[in-house]
Amino acid sequence: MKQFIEYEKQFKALADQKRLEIMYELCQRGQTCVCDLSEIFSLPQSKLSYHLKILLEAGLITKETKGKWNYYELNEQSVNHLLSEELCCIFRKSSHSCCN
Amino acid sequence: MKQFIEYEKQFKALADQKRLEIMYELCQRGQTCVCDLSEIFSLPQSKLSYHLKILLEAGLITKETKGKWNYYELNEQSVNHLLSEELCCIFRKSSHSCCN
DNA sequence: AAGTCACATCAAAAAAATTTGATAGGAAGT
DNA sequence: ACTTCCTATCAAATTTTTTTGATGTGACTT
Repeated sequence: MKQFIEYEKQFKALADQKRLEIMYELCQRGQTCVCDLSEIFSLPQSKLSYHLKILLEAGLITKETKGKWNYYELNEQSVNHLLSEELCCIFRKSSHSCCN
Repeated sequence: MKQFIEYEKQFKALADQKRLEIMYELCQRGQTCVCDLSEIFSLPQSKLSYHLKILLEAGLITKETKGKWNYYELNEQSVNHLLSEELCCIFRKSSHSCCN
């Protein structure tokens, strides 16, 4: 199954506590620049950058450059495609009732 | 976040093509014994056993021993808790409309 | 009770992912 | 043009995961 390769990549990206925490923060804060994430997690910069790249390449987040800053944001569409509504409070931005 | 540790484990279990294929087969066939899976995937026995263990420990499948045989089955509850309805055709057994 | 079958477990080797510290590049300020 | 800031990338070291082949275990058969 070809499609499993893509899912494998996405689940791999989610298969790490730090990256789950990053997803959570991005979900809570919306678009966030690397410098803020760096403060929140007090991770070495290259490490954070590495994890963001994994998430980005899995299509779970998006990146936007504004001047010197890079902003990352959840890719709602792919997250919602992948994860259950029950997880919406955590990684999904949505208006489902389970979030209230 | 403590709960992320559990999610990490589950996503880790899903983060492998072979294991996704196993999940898919279990979803299609319902309760299945290791010997059948072994034929289907033509994997070395110990390798299959290893992957089944990962899925089992993540709570994504369940195991039942009957005489000499071990049968594995999807754990619908945890799969449904984790994954979207859109994935139901693949890994979720459900009656959602998207499955038709 | 000896043999076989179905499967789990183990330890060592191999492969893949992560961490670390250093370097690099592009935008903005001086 | 030079410096600083923000972040990506790189290579080497470390850690984790996976593979492999061998061995162990419990249930059934003879």
